[in-house]
Amino acid sequence: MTTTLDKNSQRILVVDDEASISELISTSLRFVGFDVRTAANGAEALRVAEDFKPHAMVLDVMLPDLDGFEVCKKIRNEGVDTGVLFLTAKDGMEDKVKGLTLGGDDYMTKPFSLEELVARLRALLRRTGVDQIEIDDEKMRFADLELDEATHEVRRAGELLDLSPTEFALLRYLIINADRVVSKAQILDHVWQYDFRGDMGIVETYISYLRKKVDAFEPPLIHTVRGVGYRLRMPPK
Amino acid sequence: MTTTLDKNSQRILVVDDEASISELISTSLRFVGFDVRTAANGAEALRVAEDFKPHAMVLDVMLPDLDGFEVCKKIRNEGVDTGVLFLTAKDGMEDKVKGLTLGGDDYMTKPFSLEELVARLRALLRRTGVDQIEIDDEKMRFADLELDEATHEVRRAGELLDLSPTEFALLRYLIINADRVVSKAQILDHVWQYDFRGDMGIVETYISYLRKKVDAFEPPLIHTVRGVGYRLRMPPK
DNA sequence: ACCCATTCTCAGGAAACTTTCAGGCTGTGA
DNA sequence: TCACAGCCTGAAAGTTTCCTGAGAATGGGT
Repeated sequence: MTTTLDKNSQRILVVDDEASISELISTSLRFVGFDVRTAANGAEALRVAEDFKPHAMVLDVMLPDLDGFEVCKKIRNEGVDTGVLFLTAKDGMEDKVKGLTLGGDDYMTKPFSLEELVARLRALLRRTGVDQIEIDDEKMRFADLELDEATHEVRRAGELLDLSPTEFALLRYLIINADRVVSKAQILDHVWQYDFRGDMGIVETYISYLRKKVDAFEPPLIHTVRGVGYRLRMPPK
Repeated sequence: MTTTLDKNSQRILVVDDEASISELISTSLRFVGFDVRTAANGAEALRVAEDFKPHAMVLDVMLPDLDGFEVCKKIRNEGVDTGVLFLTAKDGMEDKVKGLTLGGDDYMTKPFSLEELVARLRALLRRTGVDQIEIDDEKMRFADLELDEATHEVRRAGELLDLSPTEFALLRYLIINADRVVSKAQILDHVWQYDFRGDMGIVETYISYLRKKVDAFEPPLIHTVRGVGYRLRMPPK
């Protein structure tokens, strides 16, 4: 495999032994513009990291050979300066992950939502400051909407909105895809945890919740595209 | 690994033979903006100090070759003017350390919390006044809250609050991160001793304690962001 | 040795949030 | 205009997260 380094996008190494998870993550990260490589175990991760020199890694702590911490340590000892987002099952392991919010690293418990993963990864890259030129602006905007990752505040026309975690994630997804139509299936895949087994009715419910808060103002920004999905946009005229 | 001297940040030499501790400390110090080198024993420390010329050192008193005091003495004899923060296990050694810690030096017993380490180190640098340009009064403020690092006094609206050490450290961490959401995991990593093995329930308990004291006044400043963490802020409106 | 402040665990209950569901509404195509 | 699929929304049930009081354990100070 030739290793062309994409100069324009950040390089992410995804390490997980479950192929389905690994694929889910890498597809998603590629889609949002990252340059992704994968590895299925610690040894492979070390090999790949050596010439891929990732800006960050998504690293399962439970690997068949080494554990995630070992991998992380070894890679850093090789001089690869990379932030790490650890993935951990939601059992007792959580405490083993301690000390990770120190250096800018972070962790998430499985199952997670892809939006959350991307948001955390971006925050991590911002913190570890790899190749960062832009002034870190943790705010997203659309029209008179403002969503702040750092404070978890959302405002419309300056007014503070009180959103639940899911509402927050959904709105973030809509803003990221502003002006584009996103299907309910897409929303479900990105905003909800990947093991969610319910139906898409719940998206409708949350769109409804969000409208009550976000579109309590004029003009309405959340629009239904019948038979297709939803779209965040400024209404014409 | 960078070999360039960062002209803008203070240089800290960390000397400890336990790799995990050394790593924990240096990660943490780098993250808050120090330029850090490490050494695993006395001889190495002397070598590194010679051309690194640290503004301060974090020095384990128990080293495989020389003890910390020897190292300290020799380095100063070489003409490197550096403050020292000694680390010591919690045995009987404490008094010995106390005696030997003259001038602006300081010491802490292991295990410690990383917030505490950073706070002590900053105070030390301030006292030994190396390259200090900024006039640092040792007070932090947020709204009508005032936290004095030097006297360990906390006031709200001028009233003196009586806080336990942990409450103090927690409040300091919240003030440092004023307005940003900090997760319970972050709090645990920064405020509690690095060997704490309990769960995050204790953070809830201490938030509760702190509220009883700090938020006995109006308006409340400590806010819960459900599913995310806590945030110190002035309530809107 | 005793007292007191402090730290930590635990569990019940309250509150917030998520999810399901069903009835009503709306736009579209026949 | 009707019928129907698609969508909206209120309500209720289910789940999670958080708060707080009580008590055990620890340790310093007198």
